[in-house]
Amino acid sequence: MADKRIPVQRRSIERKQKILSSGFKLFCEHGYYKTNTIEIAKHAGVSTGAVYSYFKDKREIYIAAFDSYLEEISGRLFEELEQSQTLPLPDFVENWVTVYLELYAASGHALAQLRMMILEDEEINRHFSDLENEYFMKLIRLLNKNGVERADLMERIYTCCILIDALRQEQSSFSHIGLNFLIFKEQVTSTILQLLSG
Amino acid sequence: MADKRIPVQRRSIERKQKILSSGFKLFCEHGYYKTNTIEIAKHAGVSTGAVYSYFKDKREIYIAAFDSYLEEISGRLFEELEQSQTLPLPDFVENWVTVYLELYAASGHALAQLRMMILEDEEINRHFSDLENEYFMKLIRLLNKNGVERADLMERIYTCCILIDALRQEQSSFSHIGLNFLIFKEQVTSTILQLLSG
Amino acid sequence: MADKRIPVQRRSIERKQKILSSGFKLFCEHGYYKTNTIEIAKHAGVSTGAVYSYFKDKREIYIAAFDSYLEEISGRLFEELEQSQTLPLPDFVENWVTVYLELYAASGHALAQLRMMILEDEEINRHFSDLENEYFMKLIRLLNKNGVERADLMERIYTCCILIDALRQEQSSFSHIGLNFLIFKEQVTSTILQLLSG
Amino acid sequence: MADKRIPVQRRSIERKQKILSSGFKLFCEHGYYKTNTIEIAKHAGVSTGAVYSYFKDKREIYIAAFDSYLEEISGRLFEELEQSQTLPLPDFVENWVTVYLELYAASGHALAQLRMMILEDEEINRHFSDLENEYFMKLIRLLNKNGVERADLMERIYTCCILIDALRQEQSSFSHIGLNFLIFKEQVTSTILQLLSG
DNA sequence: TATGAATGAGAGTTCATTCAT
DNA sequence: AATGAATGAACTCTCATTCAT
Repeated sequence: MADKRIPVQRRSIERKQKILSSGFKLFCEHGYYKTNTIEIAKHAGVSTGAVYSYFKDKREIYIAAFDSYLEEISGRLFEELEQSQTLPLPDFVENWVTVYLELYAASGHALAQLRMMILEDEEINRHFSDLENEYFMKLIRLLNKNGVERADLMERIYTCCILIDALRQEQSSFSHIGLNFLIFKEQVTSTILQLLSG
Repeated sequence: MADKRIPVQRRSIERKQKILSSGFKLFCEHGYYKTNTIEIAKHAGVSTGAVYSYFKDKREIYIAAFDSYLEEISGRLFEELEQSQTLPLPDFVENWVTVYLELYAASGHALAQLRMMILEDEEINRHFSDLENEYFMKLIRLLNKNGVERADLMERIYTCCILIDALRQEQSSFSHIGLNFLIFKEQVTSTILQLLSG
Repeated sequence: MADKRIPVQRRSIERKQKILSSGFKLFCEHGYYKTNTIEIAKHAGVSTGAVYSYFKDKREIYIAAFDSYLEEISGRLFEELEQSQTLPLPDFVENWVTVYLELYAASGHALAQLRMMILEDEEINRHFSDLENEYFMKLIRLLNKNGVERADLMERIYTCCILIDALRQEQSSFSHIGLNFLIFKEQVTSTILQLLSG
Repeated sequence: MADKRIPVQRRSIERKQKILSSGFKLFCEHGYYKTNTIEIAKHAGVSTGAVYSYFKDKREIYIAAFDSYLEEISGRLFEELEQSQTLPLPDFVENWVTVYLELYAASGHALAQLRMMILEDEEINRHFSDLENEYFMKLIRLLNKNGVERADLMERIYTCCILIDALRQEQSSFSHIGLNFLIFKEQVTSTILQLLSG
């Protein structure tokens, strides 16, 4: 019914940001279902009512929080990648892996959480599928400029992304016993290089 | 008297199995939080009380359901793999990918769900981390027998598993627009082959 | 999703009845919006959960409570009226008014509440409009048997019902200063008689 | 300074009026409980704070809105009736019914809502009972001047009012299936005539 | 031993009212 | 004086778990 307030004042914007970051933090730590709106409000230092004046419902907080986070991080990633797009491919890949690991290090459980929510919730699925597609497209354009052009590039890039994120998970949260991170990283890097140049 | 005990026990085991399979099915379809115990009981054709006489709580149903499922499927996987352990590596890998895709096809969202639950719940984490480790160890032993022996085998196998499961997800639930499954499969297979033989 | 439990045991039926009568009482006393489900549960001596195992939502309690009340009362009214359907019209009318006043005396605010809810809620409207129509039809059939047959009988009966219910309101809840009930009753009775025989 | 106060006051009066008319409109359309103060403020083009500087609480808006509406409408009704007070009774009654229907047509659910609120809220009850009494008294005085004088006039007038309002409800919101409005109107008019002259 | 009705804490959400700006 | 963002109690409804039968 009522259109949600568009924050025009600084305080408002800050509060909305605080709700988003609190939501993001708690969703990552405890998951969507174990985080309740009162907690989010408390953590953001606002009332429950305030939360609902900025967001339609809990799901909207979730979407906005992850959207904003991914926007931010992938924005920074592409900034870096664009600067190194003319490097020789091995250096470009090295850089890609390194920057990705740095930037997404803080994601913690965020991406795994998101993957799960995408499976459970149609609306969230639609929203983030589009976002992911954009992400792939940008990567393709970037690699094209670097001289990498193949019919099956989409599939190759997808494989690369899977591997890089496996690396990130290993680094941050999900470390497997008996798995040496540096060796793993070395393997991932060289596999990516082969995929893109082989 | 004594001869009646066995049928009762058998019935009991069957019921427990039915609860597990019902739970697994519903958890996969709707996720842990959107599946309630009454539904599980109804689907299994038992009373809610019965469910709680076999399992301490909902989480225990979840753990046991996934445990039993993974046990079953990975058992079958290794049966197949052991039969093809003497094949030339390219055929072995081909077989591995094919059988994995077949067996885990029915998992649907199950494994993604599980990954999420592992992040949210300490107890679930402990349980399935051990299971996964066992799984890797068996694969190592198998590949050793096939003649693949390297210092960094653990990491290589891990990468292979990541890629195969990405393939499975692509096949069952998570298809990305513009991604050709057959090309992707081809790439995964040859990447694995390179990782193991290169 | 889940179909609501159909009470098969006596205790269940009694509880459902208790919830209905508690709901009816509280809805009449304080109105729909000032009555909350916790109050209804408490008054019925059950938990909030129990209320929702018998009824889908608060509105369903409201509909069922009023439905059951009107069923009961109008059932009794028509029993009486059928017994006096062969009396001379003046006696029949006299009887109608008297019995109606007796039976609906306890309605208190019930009917006024209902009228309001009908205006606010589409579903409640549909439900009770049908019920009211049946009521009119029964009255028409009854008067037909008594020899009252006219083209505009529907309208006349409607007018009669309005007047009788005004009388009931005056008697029970809504007494106006300076209005003599007996005189008012006398007038209503003779007006009805004229409408039906004039 | 002093000459500015009057425009300010005028603006203030206009705003209060706007709040009242907005409140009335929304209360009629959605009912008291489904209308919120923010909506009223928005519709009136003022801030929520402003609403609370003119009225103590939501209930007071309700009372004032209906008070003002009824004042206005009944004022107009009596103006018309006074002009026709010397007509022969049949014409006077005809006029009464016609004018009432015209004037109160816009009430929609308003009066039914009000009746409900009177039952639920002691303060609203007190306020409008007095108003209604005044209304009856005026009608009595008017009919006295027309030559209608009887001991039981109060009761007769009350009956007339009930019938006329039933007619209005039928016309505006509450139409019953199978009920012909023109026939119903004819009956009401002639019944009123009989009540007042018979 | 098995049942499933019952529990009640806790979830998401709304909105009359206030008060810092 | 005027604003409208903020409050937080209160609402409806759910569901993991228990326990009388």
